[in-house]
Amino acid sequence: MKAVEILNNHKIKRTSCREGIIEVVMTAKHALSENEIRERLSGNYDRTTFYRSFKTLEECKIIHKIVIDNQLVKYALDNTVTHKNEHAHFFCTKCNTVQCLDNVTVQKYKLPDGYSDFETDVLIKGICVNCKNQNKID
Amino acid sequence: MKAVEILNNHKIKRTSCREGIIEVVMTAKHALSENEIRERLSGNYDRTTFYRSFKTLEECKIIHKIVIDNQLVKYALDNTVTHKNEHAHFFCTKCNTVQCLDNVTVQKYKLPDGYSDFETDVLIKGICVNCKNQNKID
DNA sequence: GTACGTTTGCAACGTTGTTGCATTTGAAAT
DNA sequence: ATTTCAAATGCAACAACGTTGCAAACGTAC
Repeated sequence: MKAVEILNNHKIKRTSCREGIIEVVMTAKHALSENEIRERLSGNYDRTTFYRSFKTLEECKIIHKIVIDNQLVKYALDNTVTHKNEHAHFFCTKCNTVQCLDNVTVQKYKLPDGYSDFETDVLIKGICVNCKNQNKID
Repeated sequence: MKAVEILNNHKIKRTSCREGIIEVVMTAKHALSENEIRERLSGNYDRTTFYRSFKTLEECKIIHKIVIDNQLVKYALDNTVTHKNEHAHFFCTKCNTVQCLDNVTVQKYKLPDGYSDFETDVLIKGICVNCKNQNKID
């Protein structure tokens, strides 16, 4: 699937900013922050445009946002083919990367009487396999 | 347990700001934001002092921080007597309140090979029982 | 190519959180 | 009670993130 097709499928205008963001996020191994995405883009876009593009793409469910604690915001592709609808996120506190754990099923938590839920965010913090192996070398 | 005792137990100085924050958070039914805590305090403290107090109290594990998506930060008492170590949080998207779900056990998620974890944050978004009942009246 | 609505860039602004430094305060020793 | 000193506070300045209004530029359909 190409970025242009995705935009067309969602019936939103094909602009270079949106197209670029999708391409970067699509090829990324990890979720990327605003700045990480900007660095990988050829075009130079205003921060406002960036935020508005993220917002649009999120509303169309083309990408999704992951927030770690505070102030660390990452974006990943929201593809129901590769990602399950409800998946957990893994945050490596050593290399600061975020990954979608597609093979981890989020349990349905039992809520108090009368409570209803429509979304469960799970963020697991730890050390990823890359950082673990780096330790051995040091 | 009184706020002063808690401070003494953790061997940090008893200041009116810290004491006030603990008292407010201790008696609150929900987790409270910075502004909500300030409103309930008699003294008027500088924002810097506030942030530094939160930081200290968090480091001492007297309170803990819950972040929703972005920009919505709430604090709750970190009491191992009333709260389990790892508990889920419930965020009502209607009244914007956050509650610690002490009776909800967080499952141990199975991670990919080589990954290790030390913390799992679970945030369940939905409608709380109060807002559900309000709906019926409308 | 024209026309229209959407998107962009810019400027300004608001909120959140941090840092450095001088002043004040808490608590322990005298 | 007074002295003492590290710790906490208040203030000013700053940085990062995100939003809003508006004029200019752009995408798309005719």
